[in-house]
Formats: sequence, structure tokens, C-alpha cells
Amino acid sequence: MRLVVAECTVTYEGRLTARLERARRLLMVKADGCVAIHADGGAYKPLNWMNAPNTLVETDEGWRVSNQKGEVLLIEIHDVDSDTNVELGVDPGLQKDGVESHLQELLAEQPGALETGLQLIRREYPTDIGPVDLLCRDADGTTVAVEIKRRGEIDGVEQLTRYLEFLNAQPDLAPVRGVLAAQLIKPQAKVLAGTREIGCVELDYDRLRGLERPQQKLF
Amino acid sequence: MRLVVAECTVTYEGRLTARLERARRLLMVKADGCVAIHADGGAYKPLNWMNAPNTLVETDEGWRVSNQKGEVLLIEIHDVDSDTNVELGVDPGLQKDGVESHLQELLAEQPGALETGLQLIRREYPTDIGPVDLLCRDADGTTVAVEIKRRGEIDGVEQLTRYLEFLNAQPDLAPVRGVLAAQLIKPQAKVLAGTREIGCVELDYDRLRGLERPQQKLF
DNA sequence: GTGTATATCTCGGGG
DNA sequence: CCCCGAGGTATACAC
Repeated sequence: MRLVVAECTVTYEGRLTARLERARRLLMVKADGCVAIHADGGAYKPLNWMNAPNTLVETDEGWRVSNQKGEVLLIEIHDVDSDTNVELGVDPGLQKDGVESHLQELLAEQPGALETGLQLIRREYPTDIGPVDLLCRDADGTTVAVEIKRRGEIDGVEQLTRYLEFLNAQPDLAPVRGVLAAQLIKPQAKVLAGTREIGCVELDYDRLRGLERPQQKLF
Repeated sequence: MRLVVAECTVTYEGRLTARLERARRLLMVKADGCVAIHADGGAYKPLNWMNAPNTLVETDEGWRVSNQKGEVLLIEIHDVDSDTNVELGVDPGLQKDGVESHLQELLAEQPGALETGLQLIRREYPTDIGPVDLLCRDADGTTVAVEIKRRGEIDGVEQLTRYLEFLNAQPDLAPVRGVLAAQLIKPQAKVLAGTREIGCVELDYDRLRGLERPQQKLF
């Protein structure tokens, strides 16, 4: 990783046009080739950047970074304060837990946690307009489409509504009802779901994890 | 801005649980207090971070960064390679052009560019479910709700559909029809718009800018 | 590659 | 403060 502290003026032309007036900033070039221009604030996001893959051309005046899509980042460098290289090596990477995919795994194993008697037909059930998180059959034999979110909001209800329209157009599945499952469902989403006769289930993530490994509960 | 290169092991507990195994990384602390942990790849995004405002406590073992929401970033520091401070000062900031707000300004001034005879009633017309970009009246006196996007996709059609449902429930406005305006409208969005009788208009941004300042065209 | 959905999204505006 | 919508969103994943 190369770190340069310099007085610079920057222009970006691409998906929009943007300009940074002259100031002292940190330029970061990572091993993958991406370039980021950081100021001393504004959270972790750089003021301006160019992702890899790109081409960096260095001249006396500064850097010209461009890519195949026609985007150009011009960094005019007036004065260099420092220019250092840091060897970091390959990173083992971030391990995450608690995201939607894990919720989906847990519920695929335990559909009964959503509703007594619910049984899984298929996870990621494919349709022409995208995959349905879980397709299930309830105790009465009715098909149920389940949409899983970390937070249940209006767009989740919209998404499930599109799936239900599509699934109900298939005579072998119809009638299909919908259930929105999330750790937290916002009031607006509950209201919208109610007007469309979509069920709402709020989940306890830690409890689901416990259900997944019941033997752990015995000790 | 403080830049530390160090061998570290990191855990984050908050909106999710995440862990970074031991490796050499760049730790960045900006003047606003935000902390970012960068590897030598993965675009400009850090592997892990904590935004301001937060509290950083430094001990012999490493850093403990926490905030009021109960999120905690623990950085165990095994070995410090370098630890430097860089003075950058306040940044004049990024100036942008070409985004949706500018399209909205241009169309608010030139509703006729969308459709002959169209007149603006109000920009950012407020409803209980969010503001309608442009509310207009057409040559026949019918109310028209306009949703403006840089790129017209399915979610833009959904958003406009919600507004139309809401507006058509108001007797003083109904009937209201919808128009989706964007620089580029994707085929799927056009199809969905068609099934809901929503109009689609593709815009030429440069031409709109020209219309805004017609005197520039004379020279 | 396109299409679809997610994200510790981030960021800003308005009530 | 939350809610809502935009983003050069970026990123992953399926088709």
C-alpha cells in the first residue's frame, strides 16, 4: 500500500462531474490498484476514488487514473509532504455473523419457528422476477412464500407482493399467501403488509440459534 | 489524521458480530474521531470501522472503540510498525454536478420538456408516504405525478405506484396518472410501468441544460 | 454480462 | 430523533 500526503487539486469525470479544490490530503493506493483520496473527516469514505481495475499514469503534474468505462480521476499534485510504501501482505478477511443469509439458513432448518406445522418446500425458490427466500406449505396444505429480512421495511413488503402476484398466477401453486419475517418489523411495513394480507413474524435471532443446536441447551 | 501500521486482531460487536484474524493492517484515525482498519485491497472500503462519535481507549493490549449505541470495536495490537500523525487541515469539500437533484431542478423549470403543455403544481409535493418529485397538470387539466431518477429501474416504478395509490385516494386530486422520467430506463422497468399505465420519458441531460440557458445556444 | 437483493450500507434532508 | 430517499452506491450471487 502506498500512502502519499500532498497538496492536491482533483477532478473526477464519469458517472458525475466532481471537483476538489486545492488542499492537503492523503492519497491511498492499495495493492489491488484502487485509489482513494482522504480528508481528515467525513467518516471512512474517501472524498473521491477510483476502484480497480484502472490505469494510473504518473507525470510531473500529478496522477491520471482512468478505467475502461471512460471514467477519469485527475489528481494535480502541487506539493508532496510524504510518500511511503507499506507492506501488508494478503489479509485473511472479515468473518461475519448475524446477517440475513444466516437467518435464512436457520429458518430453512426450522420453518416451524415461523408458524406451527410449516414445512419447507424449497429455499431460494426461483421465479422469473427473482428468488423467493423460502417456499413452504402450511398445516392446511396451503403454499406460503416467506421473505426474510434483518429489518422489515416497506421495500420488503413490495418485494414479497411482487412474488405473490407471480406465484398466484401459477395454477399449480395458487393460492399462495405471504409471510414477512425479520428481527424487527417497522410499523409502516406492518401497516402495508396488513392491507395486503401478508403476515408478519418478528424473530429472536439468539433463540433461533439455540433451537438450531438443541443439544447445547441440555448442558 | 493518525496512521498506524500494526499487526492486529479485531472484533466488532454491534449491528453484527465480525472478526479479523491476526494480520498486518493500516489503522486510520481521522480528526473527527472515526476509526478505520484497512487491508491492502477490497476497494476503498475498510475491513472494519467505527464512525464518530465514539470513545477510543488505548491500553497496552490495543484499542477499545465504543459508541453510545453499544457497538464495540476491539483492536488487539500485537506489534506496531509505524505510528504517525499527519496534519491535513479542514477540507473545502467535494463539489458535485449531474445528480438527480439537478435533473429535478431542470425539469421543475421546464416541465414542458417531459410532455407538451405540462405545468408544474409543486416540486417535492408532500404526502404521508414521502414527497412526490413533481406534481403537475397536463394540457387536459389532469394531475400528473412525476418520479425522477438518474436510472429508471423497477424500484422507481414501485415508488411511483405507491404515490399514485395514495394520490388517487384523495378526491380533490384524482384521477392522477404517473410519469417516470430518467436519463435511461431499463427494459424491465418499462414493462412494469406499462402494466400499470405509467408513462416513461427518457431525458437528455445535456439538452435539458441547454434548454435552461437558451442564450448559450445562440453563440 | 445482466438482473436482483443486500449492506455495520453512508449520507443528507425534512418533519 | 426517526423516516425517507439517493448513491460515482459497492458487493455478492444466480441465471
